[in-house]
Amino acid sequence: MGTPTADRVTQSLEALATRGERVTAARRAVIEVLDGTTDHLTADEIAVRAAQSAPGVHRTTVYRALTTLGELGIVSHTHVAGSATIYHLTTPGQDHPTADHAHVQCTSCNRIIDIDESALVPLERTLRKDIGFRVDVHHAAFLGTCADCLAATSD
Amino acid sequence: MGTPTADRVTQSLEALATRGERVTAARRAVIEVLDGTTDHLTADEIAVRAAQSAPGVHRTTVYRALTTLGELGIVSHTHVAGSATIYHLTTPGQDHPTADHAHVQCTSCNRIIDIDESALVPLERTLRKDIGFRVDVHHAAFLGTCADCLAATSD
DNA sequence: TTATGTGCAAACTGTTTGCGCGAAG
DNA sequence: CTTCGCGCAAACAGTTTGCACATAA
Repeated sequence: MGTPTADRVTQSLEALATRGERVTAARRAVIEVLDGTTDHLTADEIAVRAAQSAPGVHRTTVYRALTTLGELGIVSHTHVAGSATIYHLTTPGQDHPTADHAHVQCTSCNRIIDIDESALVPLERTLRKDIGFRVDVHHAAFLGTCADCLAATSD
Repeated sequence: MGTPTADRVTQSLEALATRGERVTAARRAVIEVLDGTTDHLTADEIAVRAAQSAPGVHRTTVYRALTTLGELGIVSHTHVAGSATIYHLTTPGQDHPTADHAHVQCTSCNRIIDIDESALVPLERTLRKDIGFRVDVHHAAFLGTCADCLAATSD
């Protein structure tokens, strides 16, 4: 916490430029927002925060920026059942936009918890072997009940 | 395939009555639709089919019926990333509304494939042990790429 | 300059809600 | 008869799209 991460932003912007995409205030703002948080942000939340550094950015623009950044592998997203998609910056420098963690969501308190990708290796392996299906393990949140809510329920 | 399943419907209706819920034409129609298909149906598709046996049933009513039936454990649903929730009848007679299979969805062709729940046991075990999280494995579809689309891509 | 993003409004999908009427029990 | 479910319209959230204007390159 205190480690400067400005170059992550710079790298992302350079990646944009390299691919012939324009570096705009809106895109910069979106990247800065994503860089500056550990939370899982929805497009709407990103729009609100981005509007602080780049007044006037619209939700629409944020969606379009996220789409573009997603296509370039700079950003990746996770579908969350029953609510908005969450977005995060992929660590630049890796070839694949593969995040290093997956998400589980508590259907009781709606909290989203990061889990280590390694927990999913057996699932990946089984599905690939059984039906040739390649699971994209960070692309949707797994649902269930978190420890806290389990405890609360059993009371 | 040819096995009469009328009693599955009857059982569901009886379950309704037993719990003090009213047995209405709309609810009957929804149950019949779910009983009469092997497909994964969305609320909208259920509404369309239900309207054939019970003219005038509205989407709204179908949603409410599905909610009620879900609370009673007669129906369960699976969230599908980026599109509508799919519903299916849980086999009556079991205590838990736990379905016997989970779903994976191909992000390329959007096909939904049933997978055996056993593939998910290691994941369940790991998460329970590591963070005390109980995964509800049939409550959200896992995303990825199916064998066909993988083959098509690598061509 | 000129293609590409942006802002805005509006459409669209999936789902929920408020309300008075109608039917199940 | 009385409560509960229904139909309808309308609201709602999340996301996408069409179009004219602004701007990065």
